[in-house]
Amino acid sequence: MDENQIDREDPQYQLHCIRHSAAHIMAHAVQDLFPESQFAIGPVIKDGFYYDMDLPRALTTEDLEAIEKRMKEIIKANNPFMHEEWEKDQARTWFGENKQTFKQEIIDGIGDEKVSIYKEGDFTDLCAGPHVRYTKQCKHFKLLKVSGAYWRGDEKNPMLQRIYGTAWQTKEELDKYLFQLEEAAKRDHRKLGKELDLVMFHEYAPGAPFWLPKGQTIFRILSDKMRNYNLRNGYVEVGTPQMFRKDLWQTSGHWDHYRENMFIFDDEDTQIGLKAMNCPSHMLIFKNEHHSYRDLPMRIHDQGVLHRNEKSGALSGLTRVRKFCQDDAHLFVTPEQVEPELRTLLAMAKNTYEVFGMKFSKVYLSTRPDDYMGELEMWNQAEASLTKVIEEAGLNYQINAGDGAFYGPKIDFIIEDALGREWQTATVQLDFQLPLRFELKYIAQDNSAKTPIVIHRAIYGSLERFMGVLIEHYAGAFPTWLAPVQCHVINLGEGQIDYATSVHKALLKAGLRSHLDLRNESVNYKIREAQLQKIPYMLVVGDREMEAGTVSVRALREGNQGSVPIAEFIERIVSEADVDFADPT
RNA sequence: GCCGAUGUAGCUCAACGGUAGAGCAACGGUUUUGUAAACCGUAGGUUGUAGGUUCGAUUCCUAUCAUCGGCACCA
Repeated sequence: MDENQIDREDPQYQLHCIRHSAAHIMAHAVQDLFPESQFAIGPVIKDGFYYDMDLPRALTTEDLEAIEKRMKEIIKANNPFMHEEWEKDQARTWFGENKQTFKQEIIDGIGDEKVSIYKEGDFTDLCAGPHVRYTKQCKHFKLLKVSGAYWRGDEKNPMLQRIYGTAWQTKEELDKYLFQLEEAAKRDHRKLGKELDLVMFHEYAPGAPFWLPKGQTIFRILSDKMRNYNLRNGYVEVGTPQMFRKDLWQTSGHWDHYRENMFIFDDEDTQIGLKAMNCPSHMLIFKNEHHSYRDLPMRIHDQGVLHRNEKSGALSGLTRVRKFCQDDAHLFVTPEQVEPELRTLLAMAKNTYEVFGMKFSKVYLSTRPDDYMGELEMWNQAEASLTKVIEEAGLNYQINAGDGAFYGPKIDFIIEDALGREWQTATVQLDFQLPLRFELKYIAQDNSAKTPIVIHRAIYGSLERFMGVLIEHYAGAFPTWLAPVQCHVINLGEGQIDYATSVHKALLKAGLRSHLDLRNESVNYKIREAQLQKIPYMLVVGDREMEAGTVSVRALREGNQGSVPIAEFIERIVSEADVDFADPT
């Protein structure tokens, strides 16, 4: 960081210094408690910091407390942070004498003749800075968790222990952050999915959700909405096989590139792979008949079930599963059609997420990797097209240089879960390779056979993952159009059983998702349960309502709304549930 | 897959080297209720699974499965 250009008054800069310094203080405390520790790296991250280190034994929760305690002592001592410049050799020797082999490795990778050193008390670290002036400025911190992390992020390297912490300028900010963590945990889709009877898991099928009636209702609505959205925008829908002989996966390239993540089993004298993606099937469908340029773009939609053999440690609720469906589609296009199709796709994605009130936390444009396949010219043109449409769409994006698939560049849309973890949902990928591998052709205007370009795209992405982020987005309180149960009809007592039943039937007949609660319980009890289940509407019926042909409406958030005629309520809720994605212009 | 933690009734949790306990839910009864929990009672568990140590294991040890927090992976 250029010392002359930074604004030391900038709160972001100060926070950065506090967190970076807190990481040093933590390492200092660990050094005091475990003198034989070796330190690796300790950067600032979102909301805090971590430090990776090699310790004589695994840390426990008690250790974390002891480290925190020692940190407080260091902070109380108010040591200054001293900056020094050392010759590389000098630094190498010093860190060698102190058995800091990771630091030596880092020094070896530094190009300059001198290296930057920060000292705080008797803790000396190789570090570019910047830091606060005194340890007392790092008072408001908390250590959060310990985990394993590979040295230099490579699983071939030894695993170090990583301690995560958070640090803030004031106690209020720290408390607020910790409170937010607790609140976020309440929105966790794994907790809500269970509490609201949406989904269950069983150890007999790790990573494979069981959709319970309520969860399946939401799932079906999402699926239907997207199916209809696609169909009215020029797509066709197909259904494709669940498993294929290995020859198909060899042709598509998955046998070489993705086999590790597929479920494969023997069948007579060959092997069969459960499908992990739909693209190969769609290639076969395209190839099933001859195509003229007049047929293009051909847009094939498929919500088939996919299985991916994710590594055991990767599974996580609904957001990382082994069995899932995508709102998948493959577009077979001519080169001229790439841009307009991309433009339409971005509009469809935008219009879809708008309906849920969801925002992408990041949009990545992933460009040509080193081991790319195909012609450079095609790549350049594809990347230019993606850049053009992404900018036209006004999306705030970041370039992930070299992170594209080997077959083409892509745009990935990222949504954060309640705990701030990022998940890819929508994706748009250009593919020049699969059409070649499957020898796809269409007859161009000049009567020559040309290879189409394929666009892989999904808007929800995995419906399971989308459900997960959606549950957290709404904290389980789904809007009326998505709510698996839209209203509870609640009778006061035995006198209104028939009336309540007739109200419930009228609602069902109007296409609403109503639940009749005739249990011999108090109104308060039934209301409470409906509130906890986050049912949008509670319809209480007593003698007054029965005589007037009305229902007393209570809304989940707004509370008691007074009595309205049944027909009026139905009209209201039907119009409220009339929600759809806007078509691209 | 790697490092670490966790696993007790349907759910949320307690206990602990001496044959497991609560609240809610369930079931039975009383009550017939006006917008977030009526009252009484009953039943419910091979403490994830498999071994081992021990007179005795839910508790200690080992393995294994699942889940959780990270790392790595993520067409």
